[in-house]
Amino acid sequence: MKESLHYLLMTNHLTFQKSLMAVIKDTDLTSGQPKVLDYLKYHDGAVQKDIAAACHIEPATITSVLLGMENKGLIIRKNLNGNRRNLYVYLTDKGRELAQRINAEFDIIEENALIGFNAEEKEMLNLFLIRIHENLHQKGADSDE
Amino acid sequence: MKESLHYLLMTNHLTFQKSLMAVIKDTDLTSGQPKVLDYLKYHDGAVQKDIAAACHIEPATITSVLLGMENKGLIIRKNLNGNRRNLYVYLTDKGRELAQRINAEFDIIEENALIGFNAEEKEMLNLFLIRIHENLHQKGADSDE
DNA sequence: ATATAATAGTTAGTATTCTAATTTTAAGGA
DNA sequence: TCCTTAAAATTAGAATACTAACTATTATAT
Repeated sequence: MKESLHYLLMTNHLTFQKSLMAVIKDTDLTSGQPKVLDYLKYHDGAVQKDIAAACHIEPATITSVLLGMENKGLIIRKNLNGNRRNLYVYLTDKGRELAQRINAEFDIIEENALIGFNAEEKEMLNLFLIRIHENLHQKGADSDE
Repeated sequence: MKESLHYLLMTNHLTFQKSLMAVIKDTDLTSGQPKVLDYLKYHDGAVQKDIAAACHIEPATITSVLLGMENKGLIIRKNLNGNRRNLYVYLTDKGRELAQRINAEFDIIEENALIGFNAEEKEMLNLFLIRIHENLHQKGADSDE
């Protein structure tokens, strides 16, 4: 069990997440917010359902996370073109600054995680993880992004 | 970001978890319980703090998860040898049955996740993930198991 | 054009998870 | 021994996450 794929993925994912939360303790970000900031850095103006899909959380969950971020002044949400159903989400200046910070911290942790890996090994690891992702989505039936 | 190590680990971990929850919908297990059952299958009689560490959750969290499992009749908790501080956790027959089921389902999902991988690739993937785990724990300061 | 379907988002209620503080118990030192 | 410290578990309170049900809006079909 200790060496199972599932266990290793879980361990590495959660340790990664905990490392991040440890280094951003000086911010007032809560655990659900960094991944949203990271996504918005590259997809500013995204619609809520797409943010949810990319972050692997349900639409009902993104509602409360975004509410918290809006209250902190990290994002604003607005309707566009007379469409009153979709809500488009934009980073504020403050949000963009924090998104940049998150991105940099992720890079540092990732670099640390891959100490001792040469370029070829990094490439192989990447391809392996993508193949697993594709395999899981064949039967998984979830379509995202 | 889409191809970052963190994102791939998150995606694969969460998809794995969701696949599991989908195939065990017929049980009344909630999302925090399978990993505990899986751990207890190999560590029956473990103390709460060790379960928490192995499952990468805090002692405060395992308290409520175990309470739910005890109410469902999956485990029992007891003190031993006059020691009234440590609580030892044991699977009931019902719990052991479910643990076996979880284990089998994990195997099926893992097999599916690794379709197209030859033995050498599986081995390399495993070693990569273990190396990452070790790297993250060098600076991470968390000691577990 | 109007009725039906589908879609985006929210709300309600519960479980998981965290941190911080507390309680109880065990271990170690003066 | 007695006192101090450490450790295991719990409680309290908040954030995250889920499902199911609901509202409002948009798209489709007859």
